[in-house]
Amino acid sequence: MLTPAKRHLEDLPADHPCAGCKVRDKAVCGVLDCADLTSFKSLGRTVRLSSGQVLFHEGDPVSRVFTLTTGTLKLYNLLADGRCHVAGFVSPGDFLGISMDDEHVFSAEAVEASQLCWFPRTRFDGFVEDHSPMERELYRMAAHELASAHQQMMLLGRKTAIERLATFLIVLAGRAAGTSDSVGTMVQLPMSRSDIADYLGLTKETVSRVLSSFRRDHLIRLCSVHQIEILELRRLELLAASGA
Amino acid sequence: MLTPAKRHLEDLPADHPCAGCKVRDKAVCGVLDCADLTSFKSLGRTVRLSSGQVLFHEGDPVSRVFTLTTGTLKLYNLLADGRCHVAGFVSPGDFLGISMDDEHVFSAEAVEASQLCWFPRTRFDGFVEDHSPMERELYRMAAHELASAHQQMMLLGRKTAIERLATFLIVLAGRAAGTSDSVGTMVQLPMSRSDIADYLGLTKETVSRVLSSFRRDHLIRLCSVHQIEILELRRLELLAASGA
DNA sequence: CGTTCGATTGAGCTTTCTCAAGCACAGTGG
DNA sequence: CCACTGTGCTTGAGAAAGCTCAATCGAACG
Repeated sequence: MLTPAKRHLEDLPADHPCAGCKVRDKAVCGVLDCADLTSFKSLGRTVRLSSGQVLFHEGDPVSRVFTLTTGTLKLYNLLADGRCHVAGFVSPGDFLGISMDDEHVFSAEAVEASQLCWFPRTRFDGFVEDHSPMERELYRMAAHELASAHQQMMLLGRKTAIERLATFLIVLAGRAAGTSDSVGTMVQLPMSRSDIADYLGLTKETVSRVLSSFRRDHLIRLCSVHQIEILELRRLELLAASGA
Repeated sequence: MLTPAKRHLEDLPADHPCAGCKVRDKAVCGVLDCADLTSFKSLGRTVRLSSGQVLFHEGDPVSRVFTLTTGTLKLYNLLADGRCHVAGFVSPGDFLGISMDDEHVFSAEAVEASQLCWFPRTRFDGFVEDHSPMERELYRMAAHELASAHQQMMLLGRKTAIERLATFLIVLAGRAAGTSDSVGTMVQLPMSRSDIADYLGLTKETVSRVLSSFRRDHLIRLCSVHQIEILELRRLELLAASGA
């Protein structure tokens, strides 16, 4: 399964330095000689995707490891009849393509203009072998992801639409609070309403309706379609927990 | 949070050999000197739980590592208002309590009479340190769990009740086919309908209704409440994929 | 300025849930 | 050995949450 996005990868200017790469997860730097990791990353080449472009498809061979430098990707799976589940969104600093499998278990698509840097998977594997604490770190990261996955399953299996969106906004707000380009309670929603719906197990109409109800209740302000301000985090947290 | 089940643990006959322990996941044995692991496990002590007894609660400190020898446990989380999500069921041979966290992220409760053997967590950590391939193996296991978690999220977010139950039965049938105590298409359901519902994001009534509809359509036979025979695996697989 | 595509809003419908009653079976005591 | 009882399972009827289909709105872009 050769994708357009993959051909796109080959078209890169060779040896583009990957200055923008940064490691989101501080713990990775903690266990490694940070200089090692940075120098390793500087070996990467960049790839640019415009909104809607697919980086790889579910089932494609895993031949590269990526880190996202700017933009946002969605990771998703499709059922035979077209129903979609978005497994998660990739933010700058996140890794992509680190896997024990030989095939990607997701498709990855840019939801806005994005830039990544990549290395051959073999080189990454070699890097891990040369830096044994990295193995433990990978395990730690997988365990962490597993914990979030279980919270998401609780959300999908047992929470109401209102609780799902409240939870979603709170998590985004919490993540944004840790980055530089956030002013207080401003939250970016680069993805479409459909993407949010597929992530939360709802329809785009329900997402729209619930966000509108939050707006009517003065919990949030819709600055634009892709940017909202959280006005009442406290009440939103109450909604996320119990839906009351 | 000290649980009755924990007091129960201390009441064990000391130095009970743990002959029944077996490693479900062959890959673990593959990377280790199998004798090492077996001898390690023989250091364990056994604990018996009757149906409904709790082994540990969410938030309890992780002080022990378990392997289940007989029976079935459920791992679950509760919301403040009592809504329950069952994260998974533990079968003989499965590990329990292996974690990078200091606190359990689930509660664990026996859904039928069960027997486990356990070791102090510190001893297990030491064992892992002495057997470095084990680290990689733990990572592999976490990655594998993560993959199933994502399939479960697709199920919870996008599949119908019929598809969920069909998927559930097929997975159980596939697992049973790998063990000795299964005759063809017989599937054990040791857990209650409520447990299945909390696992699939449904209500016990819906579980009951869908199983009844499968029976009416001659897809399964309800030998007893906790044992069903799969009559038409093929059609069940079609249902699981597309609900048609 | 018109077009297009996603977001929003509305109306009716479907699936699943809730509440409630009846059923089956295992364990208990007469 | 059999009625009694409790618990969990099944089934039914009505309600509700969220979905589907459809119309409108609005911002971005040529």
